[in-house]
Amino acid sequence: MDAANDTRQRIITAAQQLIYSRSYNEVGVQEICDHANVKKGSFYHFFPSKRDLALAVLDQSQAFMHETIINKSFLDDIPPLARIERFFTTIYEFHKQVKENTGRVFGCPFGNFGCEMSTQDEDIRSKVDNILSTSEKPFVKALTEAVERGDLPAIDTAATARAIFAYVEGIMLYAKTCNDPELIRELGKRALQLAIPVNMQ
Amino acid sequence: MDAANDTRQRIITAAQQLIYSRSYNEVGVQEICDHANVKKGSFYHFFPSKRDLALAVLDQSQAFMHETIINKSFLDDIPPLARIERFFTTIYEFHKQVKENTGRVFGCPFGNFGCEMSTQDEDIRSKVDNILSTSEKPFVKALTEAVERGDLPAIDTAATARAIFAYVEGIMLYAKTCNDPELIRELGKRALQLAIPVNMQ
DNA sequence: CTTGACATTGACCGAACGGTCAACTAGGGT
DNA sequence: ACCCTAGTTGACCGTTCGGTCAATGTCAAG
Repeated sequence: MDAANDTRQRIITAAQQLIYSRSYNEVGVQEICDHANVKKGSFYHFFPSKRDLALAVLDQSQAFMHETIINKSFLDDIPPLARIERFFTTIYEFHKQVKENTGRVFGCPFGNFGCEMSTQDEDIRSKVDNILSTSEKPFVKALTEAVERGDLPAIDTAATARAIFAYVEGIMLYAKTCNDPELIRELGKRALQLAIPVNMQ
Repeated sequence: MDAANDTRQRIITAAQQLIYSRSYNEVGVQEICDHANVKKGSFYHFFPSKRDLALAVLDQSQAFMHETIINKSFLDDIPPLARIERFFTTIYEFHKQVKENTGRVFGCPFGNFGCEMSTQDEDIRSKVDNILSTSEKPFVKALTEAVERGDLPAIDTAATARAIFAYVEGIMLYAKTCNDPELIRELGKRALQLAIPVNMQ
């Protein structure tokens, strides 16, 4: 990695941390540059605007999430439904650790961005939208496999995956607002109930 | 309502609309004052700071939500579980209407505040936390009634209500990020599955 | 008619915002 | 030795930020 890429990378990483721990509008370009040890003039050599940085941050956060959480949770060493349960265990442990280190639960970086920016910046909105859709895919795969194995009856796996991931976002929002990672564990237990076909009323 | 209360009220209402449609940090005191036809000096006669206004806005939003959505949804003219379904119908129709008028889904005002501010302002965080807890109560009541009627087996109604309301928040976040109110209807259908006792694996 | 409490106004504050730019540096290719 | 490109720097832009304040207006109670 040459110096240029390193500078760019430092900016993205600093922004990722700062924006995640506060919010997009609470963090200024100057503060990001300070944390990255970069002068503001240099920042605008790599990014035409702050919002373009935001898009790059979203890309990096998505890559991070897939590498550290999704890929590991959805390894096929255990049955498909157990992988979904492992997903909740993984994010619980992640946020529990963060809370121990920082005293805070920061929620989901994509949910945070979506909440704050969806009505204000169409590019960011559609990027978050896209990340959410992509994140549903391993759930679709696990659910489809579960149906094939007979662990689940025939269901609409795409709609079910979306329901489960929406529930994930709600759990993360709750955990952030209550500043309590235990909610992830407690509420996560019920996620698979969203995969049961409706039979009430 | 005398002139003073009217001014204060106009500020709160203007702030409520502006912050809900954008975000707390995207809306300045000056813009709020312009919309309320109030001079900034007057603003600081009624509110010691912008964040105190935010707390007042949250109060007003909570009152609005209870009057227009929760109270009407949870009228006991229909069975308790049907009331929960009616809650989803009500918020679906509300946001569908807003989308028709404005082109946007704005999500849940409390979820939005919680996402943006929880890690930055403890007073706002705990107020949103409190509003969420309060909002769970009609769900607890309906679920308890459903258990008494035999519509549901004996379950932990408090934990179930929290799961359902977390799911509500996730649905609203999804609907906002996808800018699509139909998600509220589609995903809402599954909410009551969170009330079924786990029996898998 | 006076007083005092509250409401309103507009000018003003320093700081921070996102963003621009010309000058300068460094290093590889010819 | 030359140039060209990319990267870096710090001064600077106009605007807006949240917030302050002294002066003025309003009006009902005494």
